[in-house]
Amino acid sequence: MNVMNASPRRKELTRLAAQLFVQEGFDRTTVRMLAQEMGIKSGSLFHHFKDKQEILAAVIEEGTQNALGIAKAALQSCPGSAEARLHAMARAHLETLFADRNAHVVALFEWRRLDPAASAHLSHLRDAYEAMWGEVIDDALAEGLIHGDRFLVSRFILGALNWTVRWYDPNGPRTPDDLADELVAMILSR
Amino acid sequence: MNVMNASPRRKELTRLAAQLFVQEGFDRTTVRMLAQEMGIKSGSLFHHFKDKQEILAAVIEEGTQNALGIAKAALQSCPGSAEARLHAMARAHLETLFADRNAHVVALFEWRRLDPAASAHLSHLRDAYEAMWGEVIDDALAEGLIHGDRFLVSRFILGALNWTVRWYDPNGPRTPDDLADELVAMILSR
DNA sequence: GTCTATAGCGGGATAGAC
DNA sequence: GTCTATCCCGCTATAGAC
Repeated sequence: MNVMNASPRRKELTRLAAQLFVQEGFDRTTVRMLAQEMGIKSGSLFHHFKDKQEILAAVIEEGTQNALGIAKAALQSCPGSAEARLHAMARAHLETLFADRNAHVVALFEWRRLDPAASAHLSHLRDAYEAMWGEVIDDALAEGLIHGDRFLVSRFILGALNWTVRWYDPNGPRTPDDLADELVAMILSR
Repeated sequence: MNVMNASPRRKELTRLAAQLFVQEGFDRTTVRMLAQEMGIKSGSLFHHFKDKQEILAAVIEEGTQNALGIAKAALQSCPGSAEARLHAMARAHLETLFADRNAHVVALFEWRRLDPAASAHLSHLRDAYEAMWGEVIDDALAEGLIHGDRFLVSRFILGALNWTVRWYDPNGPRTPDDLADELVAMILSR
């Protein structure tokens, strides 16, 4: 069962689960579908995960951790300008949604399906990610690049980014980076 | 069964269904839960609706129609200024999400659960609503109030508004109108 | 670590009386 | 228009062999 481990096998299964959860939604994804995608029978799944909930928790943990890691990397390889950091965060966010793919989408859209215990256990991760955004936005406000309420600006920006999952076509003419840049341009004071 | 009717009874049941769909999500809402909320037994439900899908379609149709109606009313009782119309649309949108309540939220968040036939039948309604937004945004762009790509600006604004469902607390200090005004302020060119 | 087999439950939907 | 009763199905999860 390996409750708290991160064996390569479990990692791989988590990746496949994320894909199905995005396509079908958590509730409509059955353990039989998951097993088939993984090339095993449904009974075997429960050797790796205690129950379906634990699969969701694993996906969401990975998705949030990825987002955190990619955002940190983006900020480090980034000049000091607050405007550049804003761009970097927006690009990183969309990168986790459309390139790294799936797990972060599940974290954002299926969070409510977590049971209270898992939600409590993972909320510090989500909070850490949002805190990074908070800092970047604070700096941008302080420099007068954008204006408005710290909290609301954060929510609106993340909302605009998250909702791209519902309409953006990665095979269309625009890249995720185009989207990120356009969003930042839209809110910059001129 | 009354497939295409809008009897007061059916209207009332649709309203109750919308509430449960928002609280639990469509997939996790059972016909037994719906029936209990309506004060009848689950078997009786199918006298009013052919199946569970039809309940969803009824909720989404009502939610989109409401949004359309409220937005139209907001624009009509509104001076010609593009900025005022932008405010009016944002306020109207949040009003349907948090005051009128529930049905429009379902339309936005459970659209993918519609079967293809229902989706095709209802998409013209959604398109009409989005077209209203498109016009108001075109005017704002033409007047130089905001800047950016017509399509992307629309998507970003609606995304920011829609995502409020996930974090906004109507019992907190801010009113929906506060949110609408802050969002518009955030994107206005200064 | 995977299999087969199946328990046990709860879901959507139907039939026919009232 | 609502009830009771129930069918049938598919779901999650378990048990034990290999």
